Amino acid sequence: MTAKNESKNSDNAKPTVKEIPDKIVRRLPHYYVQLKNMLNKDVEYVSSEQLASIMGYSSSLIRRDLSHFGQFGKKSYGYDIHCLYSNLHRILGFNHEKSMVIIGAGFLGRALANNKSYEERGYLLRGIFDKDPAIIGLEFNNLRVMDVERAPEFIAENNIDVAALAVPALEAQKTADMLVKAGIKGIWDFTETPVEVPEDIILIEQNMNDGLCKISCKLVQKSK
Amino acid sequence: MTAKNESKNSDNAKPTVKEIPDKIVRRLPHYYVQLKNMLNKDVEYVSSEQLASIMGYSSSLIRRDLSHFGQFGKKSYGYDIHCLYSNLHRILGFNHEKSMVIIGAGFLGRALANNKSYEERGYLLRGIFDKDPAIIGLEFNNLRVMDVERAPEFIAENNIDVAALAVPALEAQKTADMLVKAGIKGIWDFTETPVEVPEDIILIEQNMNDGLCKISCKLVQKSK
DNA sequence: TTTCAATTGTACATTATTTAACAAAAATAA
DNA sequence: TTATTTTTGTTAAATAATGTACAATTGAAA
Repeated sequence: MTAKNESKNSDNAKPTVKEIPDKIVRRLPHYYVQLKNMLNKDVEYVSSEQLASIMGYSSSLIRRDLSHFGQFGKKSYGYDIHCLYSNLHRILGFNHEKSMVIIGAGFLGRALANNKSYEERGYLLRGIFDKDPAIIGLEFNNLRVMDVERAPEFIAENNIDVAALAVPALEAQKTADMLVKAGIKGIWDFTETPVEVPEDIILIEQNMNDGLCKISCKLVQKSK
Repeated sequence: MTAKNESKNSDNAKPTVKEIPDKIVRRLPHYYVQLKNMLNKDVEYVSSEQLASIMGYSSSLIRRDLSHFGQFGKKSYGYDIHCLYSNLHRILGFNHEKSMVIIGAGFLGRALANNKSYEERGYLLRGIFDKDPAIIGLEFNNLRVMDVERAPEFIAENNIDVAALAVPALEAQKTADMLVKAGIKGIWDFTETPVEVPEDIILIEQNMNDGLCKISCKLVQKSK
């Protein structure tokens, strides 16, 4: 019953703004990282063919992906690395400031708190919460862990955009409900259980066990 | 240059064993978890329609996915929950014992060490490694952190199947090379940088920043 | 200036994935 | 027993994603 990536777009006044296909969205960060690595090199342009050989996508897929957002390329030269990079920055929304909290300050929550990539991507880590009195008050990345009881108020008052959900599976749905009620816009879900949210909430499932399953499944296939 | 999911299968002597499409592999763990939740309830059968309404996939997709592996269903009843569950268990390879090590005992590595799902999925956590003398010797989940220098020997001698890679980005490629050389079969990669491995090595990218990017991108799209 | 080479952006073809539709089987009700 | 209902497994249709091919454009070389 979960809403898939529809939006019909017909009741939307704005003329274009065609929704970006999920498949493309998933590749954009890869282009972004690759371009970023190239920024420091002393080349100015890169062709789709060069990107292809580095990244393992076909050159035409790359051209097509990029053409989705306009015409960035320069014929017979390729793409201006700086230009493409900053466009991806914009398309990915990194120029918009977004606020985030982490719910659950176990090892995973702490690992998230130490993530160095937030700033570059426009995220501002505003708070960390836990329910365990032994953890509340500890400090990670200069943020003192707060009682999760205070989270709803904090989220609402500070207009927090995104919550990283790093609580035990049993708390997952309850906590997600709390977040939604508090007005969160997106949930970055690390729990290992399916979570339901209203369809206007952005839910990114970061379930790690899926990866574990995939490896297992592929190992078996290879051993056959 | 990375190998995508090809295998041609033509030079493979074995007759059938058609490779499972990636799209299906990704859904299998979801079926598995859902079925597992149903095991304890007092119903014996579940129809594709019921699964569909719970899981958000269409019923025909579910039937088709499952039919890929044979005919599990019972007409006019649906699927025997126990039977389907244990078949998924087998298809996902959970009945094969797999050994694993964790490379990097920062917060993320420690979170992985505490993962409770390994056993159920047939993984046996055999070792944790780090390069930091201040961390070597600490104990997580009853395993003492070893010096990463000892990893190659340990992996080769114990015939380790899978390594969870939880080291800083700068160490990623070097560590992956070491793992491959030591004879690892699969890498569960949590680093935030692209890693290259020979195409016969199973590489599962668990890059978390991709999720962060996706949320950002979708937030922007919605705000338009 | 003209030709040649490089490389984009896009139309068309192909392949992959999903949905829709339904015949066949099995249970239940009449 | 016969009709009705349910629900699978599968075929065909629809949709989506990717690859191929190439005209158009631009820069560089002749």
